[in-house]
Formats: sequence, structure tokens, C-alpha cells
Amino acid sequence: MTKSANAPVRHATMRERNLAVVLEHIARHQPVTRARLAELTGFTKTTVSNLVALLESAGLVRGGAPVHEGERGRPGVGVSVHGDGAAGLGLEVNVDYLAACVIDLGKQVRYRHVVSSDNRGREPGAVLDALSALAAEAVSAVAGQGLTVAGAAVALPGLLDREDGVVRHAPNLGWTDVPVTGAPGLDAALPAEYDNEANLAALGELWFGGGTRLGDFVHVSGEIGIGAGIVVDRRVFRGAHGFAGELGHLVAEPAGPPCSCGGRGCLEQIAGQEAILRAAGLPVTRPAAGPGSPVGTLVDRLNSGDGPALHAVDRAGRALGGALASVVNLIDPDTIVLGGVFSPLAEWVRPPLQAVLSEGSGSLRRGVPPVEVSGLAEGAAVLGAAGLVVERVIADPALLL
Amino acid sequence: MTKSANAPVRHATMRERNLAVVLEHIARHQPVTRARLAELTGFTKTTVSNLVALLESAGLVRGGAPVHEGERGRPGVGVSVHGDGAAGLGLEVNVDYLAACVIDLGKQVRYRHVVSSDNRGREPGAVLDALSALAAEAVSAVAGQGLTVAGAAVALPGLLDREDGVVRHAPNLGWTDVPVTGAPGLDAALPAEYDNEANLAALGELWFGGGTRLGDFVHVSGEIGIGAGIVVDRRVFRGAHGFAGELGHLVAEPAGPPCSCGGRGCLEQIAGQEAILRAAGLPVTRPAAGPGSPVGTLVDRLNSGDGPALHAVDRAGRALGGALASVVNLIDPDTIVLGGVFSPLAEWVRPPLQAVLSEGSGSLRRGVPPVEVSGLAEGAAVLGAAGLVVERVIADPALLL
DNA sequence: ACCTTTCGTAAAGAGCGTGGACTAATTAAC
DNA sequence: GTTAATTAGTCCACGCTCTTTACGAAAGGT
Repeated sequence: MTKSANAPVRHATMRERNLAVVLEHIARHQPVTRARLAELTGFTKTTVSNLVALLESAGLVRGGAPVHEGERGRPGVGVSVHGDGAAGLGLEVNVDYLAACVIDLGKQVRYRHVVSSDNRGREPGAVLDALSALAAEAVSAVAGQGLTVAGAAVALPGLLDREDGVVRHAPNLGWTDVPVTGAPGLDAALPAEYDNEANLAALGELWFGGGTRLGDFVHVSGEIGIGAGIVVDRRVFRGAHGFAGELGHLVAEPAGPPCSCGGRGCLEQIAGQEAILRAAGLPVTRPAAGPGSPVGTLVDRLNSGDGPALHAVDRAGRALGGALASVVNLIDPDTIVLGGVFSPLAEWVRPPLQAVLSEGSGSLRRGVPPVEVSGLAEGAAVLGAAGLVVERVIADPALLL
Repeated sequence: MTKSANAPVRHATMRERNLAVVLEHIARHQPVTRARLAELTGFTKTTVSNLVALLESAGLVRGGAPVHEGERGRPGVGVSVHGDGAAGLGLEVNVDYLAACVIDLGKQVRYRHVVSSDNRGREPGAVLDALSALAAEAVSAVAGQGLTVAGAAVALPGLLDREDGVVRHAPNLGWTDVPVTGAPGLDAALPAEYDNEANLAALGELWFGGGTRLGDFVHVSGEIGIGAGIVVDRRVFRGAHGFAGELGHLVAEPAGPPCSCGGRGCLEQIAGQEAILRAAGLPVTRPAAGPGSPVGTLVDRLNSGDGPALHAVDRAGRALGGALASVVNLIDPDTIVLGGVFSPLAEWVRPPLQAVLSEGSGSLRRGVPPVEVSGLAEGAAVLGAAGLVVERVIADPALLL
């Protein structure tokens, strides 16, 4: 499972950790002098110099222009993350599109590409091949900018077993027990990692959205199904098998419609995108996003005060509020973030949601956590995937010599 | 919050960690030779010898009788945790009793004392004074055995803010916003830590019950209210404010009876001890445990096939199963452990519980986590509290020079 | 008895952060 | 315009901790 924290510490371990400490501070404070790094980290100036020299020779950081901080004294040289060195590739498979995204070590987006394609029921191998092609394209495109992709992370809309590298169940793709590791163009060329779309979207929110201000948060990412990414101490909480945060199958209405999971009245059947559209009397077709998409139409109807639409969204909001009350009681986050479909629908979903949410659990704690709306919407998962790769490099720069 | 993992590593840090590594292995493999420790940890024999010498001089471990492991060769000396050195004191405040318990570094119970007292509505200061007296008694009692109490942990039946050291809400004690740190006899004499009864009961289960075999687990500890302790990677998951695992206020029956928390149909109102007793037509009085207690009577009635009793417990089991389905979807544990009142009632509670549980979430994953029954029942929280102190010492032996 | 195996320790060596002194580059003051 | 003050970064000796190699100690096998 995770590293057992029971590992002996040697000199090499010490170096690795300290390189990471320095690199993290450089990344967070961007152009920063060695002297200031010494203050920030508590190291001596000597040690900082040594560590920075190593990072520099690994191509991870770069000394730039002089920085004058105080009034008097010699100016220091600003050390920054090397923007044109290593980079992270994020990939996403979703029901109606494939996406790729490359960010540099400074978390700047350097490349982005989305191709729409109907992956519902398509042969998994074909989808993965298309994804590999997209990845190869991204790698060569950013190579022109001087970037070297250090690794990839892939967001998938389903439950997956990260140890075996198998997608257990992706209902909207129609995948069951599909092995994903060892895809030719990916693992062969790049170290790739696979994770749930909801988890990566939450990380996207952490790194490119609300940031650390959110504290420990739960990011609700409804696309087709409803999932949640749980971020605790700036890391994703995955549970014992990586299935944590399956919000979509909490029971919202015990007497509600049956669900593919075998239960009845699952949240997904009431607040899922398709369920809302259906209840609003709208067709459930592609394209799923953008103007002219079902969600866009739904928003139009809501704006014009359409009764069935308003009712559908209100019902979804109340159901989601109930599920989030459970989340608050069990996970106790600082913040709740609404992403995915709920982001454009927030104006209508949030009031009933908050009413139900605060009804249940408010009096025991100091009130209910604030419910925020993500500004990232669809792009969150790819961003999070790319960010994950970069974050891995920053957390263990020793891997790159 | 927690240690930011962003701390520089120096030589001293290295030593501290490595002392802990060696001590943990000694504790886990009890009489173990230096040579075997070298294999287990990956250190050289020299380093092990040095570290063991330090631990020995701190009084934490002791070299004992020769141990002959292989067929040939010089026998090694078995190093064990020093049973008569440092010890941990666990304390518990509950509605109808106060308890104290001391365990030594080898996790052997060396002292145990429970005094029944009706703390419901009693002045918090008086309760804490009584607890301090109990603690002082325990400390002097084990001093006679050569034990030195290194710290204390206190289990409290309510939500508490661990940063401020304030009990926010303990409905069954009638406490609201009661400061607990700085209690004269405790913090003055001993470093004390305070935590939720449910969390400590889960740790008790981890260290004195099912152990690591359980993996990541959720321990349901119903006494008066219903709480759950969530153990992930051998540590308690507390959430952002320490309120995680508040199982009792998940909504079990949306149209159910109102709850003191402001909601309706909370699990506690259906599967809480008092709710079950009331539904079974039994009085809700002290003493809460032992023969002649309401629960004992309930078990008798269940054994004799009493209708209302069976119905009450069946309903509780179904409600608990529904709540645990939410837990499984959100937390994804390896195992679920039934403790507290549910331990003696398991025979009747478990079948309906498992029926409801597996109905909801089984098909998405590889089945539902096994539901086990704790063998510790009431004592779990005090044991966990005492264990926590010992565990702290083992995790950072450098604190004791 | 003697060889083999295994345990524990001792002495020398290597890696890495520390501490203090030293050089470099800038501003403030006279 | 020179000098003092201040801050940045480097150099070198040192100390701490793990490793390597070597050696003596205590058993069993022959």
C-alpha cells in the first residue's frame, strides 16, 4: 500500500527529502534567493547552496535575475523552477472526449488538446490507442518548446484497481475489468499512472482552482455519474481499495428508481446529469458540453423559469444536500466544492442543497462547511492529472538524478 | 494541523526516526536479536547495536536471555521492550462510569480500575476532578510495580476540538463548550491528550483486538450515541476538525423521529442504545452494562424470542446497514467492526445489517467488506487511550532522551 | 580438539549538514 | 568620492551518523 513510514533513514534518504524541501519552497515562492531559502527552510546557507546546485544540475531549477529584497546589501540571485525543463502530461478519457494537457514545473499550462469522440461502448483497446496517439502528439508538440515530459497520469471515469492497473467498472464507458497498464504508447514510453477522474479533478481544484485556501475539501465532480474526490492534507484520500468518495451511490431516496449498482434511489439516479436532463424533459444526447449541449439548453430553460427544469434541479439539489450531509458527518471537510455539471447549475442547485445540508448536521459542529463552486468545470481532471505528475517530481526530485 | 512533511532532515532527525524504526521492530517481534533486527530493518549490525544501546540507556528496552535461532553459531541476546519502564495511562469519562487503565510498553495491561458514577448532568469540573484523582491513584499504584507513566490520554463521549482542548458537544454528559485541557491533576503532572471515545475505541480494536489483520477499518462504537472510529494506515482519520466518523447522525429514516441535532430520523434515534431499549419496551436505566443491565435484559429477551425486542433490533440492524453502506461508499474500508452495544447484540443485528449493506454497494466493488464483531466491547476506549500513549513513545522514543 | 557458522563489537571510512570566516556586491553616510 | 554598513553567497574544518571491513566470542558438527 503506501510507504510504511517505517523505513530506515540514511544519508541518501536525508538528501532526497531535503532536495524536495528546497524544491517545494522554490516552487512556492518562485524567484527566491538562496538566503531567503535558508530562512524559509531552516537550513544553513551552505546547505541551501549545495542543494540548489544539485537541483540546477538536474535541470529542475534555474538561477535568474538579481533580486533585491532589503534596502541595503548585496542582491541575491533569484532561483526559479526551470519552466522549460521537465513537464507533466495529463490525459483524460471521458464519455465523449479525450483530452491531453501538459504543464511545466511552474504549473503553467503549456499545451492543451481536446478531441471529441464517442467512447461509449467503444472497444477499450481502440480508446487507449487513440489516447496514446494523443499523448505522443502532446509530447512532441511540447518538445518544440524545450519541454521534456517526465511522466503521465490518466483520468478515467470509473472505479479502478490501482494496484493491478485494471478498470473494474466504468459504467458510462461500458468497461468492466479492463486492464489499462501496459498500454503500448504509454507505459512503454512514459511512466504512467491511472486514477479516477473524480480524484484528479479534486487535485485540479487544489492546484489550479481554490488552492490550499480550501483546506481539507470534498470536490463533487458530476459528469455523467457522480463522484467525489476527497482531499486531506493536500493528498487524495482513496480508501483501502481506491473506491472512496463514491458519492453517486449513496441512497438519496430509499423508494427511488433502481440503479445499475443493485440499489434503489442512488443519488446518481436523481442528481446525475442524465437524470436531471430526463426529469427536465430534455434529450440526453451529445455534445455534452458547450452551447447547444443539453446542459446549455437546461441552463437556458432555468433562466427562462421553465417549471420541469426548475423542479428537476431543485430535486437534485436536495438529494445532493442529503448526500453531502453524510459526507460532512463522516469525512468532516473544511470545504465542499461543486464541480462538473454542478458548476454551471450552481445558481439553482446550491440553495436547496444548502438548506438540506445545514438542516442535518449544523448544530453539532460550528455550522456546516461552506459550499463553493469550482471555476474549472470540465477541465479539472486533466489539469489535476498533469499536476499530479509535476507534484511527484517536486516531491521527489532525486528520481531525476 | 499535522506535521507538514516539509521539514528539513538533519542528522538528529535521522537518529530519531531510526530509533523509532528499531524500537517498533523490537516491540513487534519481542525477544529479538540484534542480528535479526539488522535483517528486519536493513541496517548494519553496527548501527543496530548503537541504536539498541541508546534505547537501552533510555530504559526502553532490555537485553534478556540468549536466543538460539539457527542450528549452528553463537546465540544472540534477545532484546525486548522493557516492561517495567515507561507506561501509558488511559482514562475514560463515560455517562455512567469513569475508568483508568495502565499498559506497559509491551502493551500488557498492568492496572485497571473502573468506578461507576452517574456523570449525566454532573458538573464538568467535578467529573474532571474525580478523573484526576483516578489518574493519580493509577500512577501511584503502578509506581509500585516499577512503572513510570509517561503520559495520559482521555476518552470523552462527545465531539471535541482538539486544538483548543474544548469539548464542543457531549449530549449525553450534557456538556457544551467545556474546556478540558489544563485540568489540575492531569496536564500539570502528566502530558495529557484528549480524544473522542469512538476514535480511541477504534485504536483499542487495532492494538488489542483484531489488529492489523483488519487493514483499514471502521469501528462502530455504539454506547449511548453512535460513533465510528476510522482507522486508515494504522492511524485515526479525524477529518479537518476532528469530527469525522459521526455515524450517529446519518439519516436512516428520513421520516423518522426528530433528533437533538436538528435533523430527523438520525441513525442514533433508531439504532442507539436507548432507542433500541425503548422500542423493545425496556426501561432505559443504569447500570448500563453487566448482568441485570438493560442490555443484558434485552439479550435475554432476544434469546427467548420476544417479539418487540426482535423487531427493535432488526430495525436497528437495517438502519445501521444503510448507514454503513454510506460509509463503504465514502470511506471504502477493508473491514467493518461492530463494537460497543452492537457487540453483544451482534447475533441479531448482523443479519439484517449485512442484508441491507450488501444490497447497496456490492456489485460495484468486489463485494462488501466483511463485518466483524469486536471482542473488546466496553473496554475498548480506555485500552485505546492507554495504547495511544505507548504508541507515541514508540513512534518517537527520542522524547525520552 | 578443530573447523564452521553466527553474533556482536571495534576501528576506519564516507556522506551530509553545521558553523565561522571570507569574499562579493550593493546602499547609506560623510 | 570614499568609507562604513549590510546582505548574499562560498570555502573549509568539523561533527554526527550510517557503512565497510575486520576481529574476537560462543555455539554446533566432525
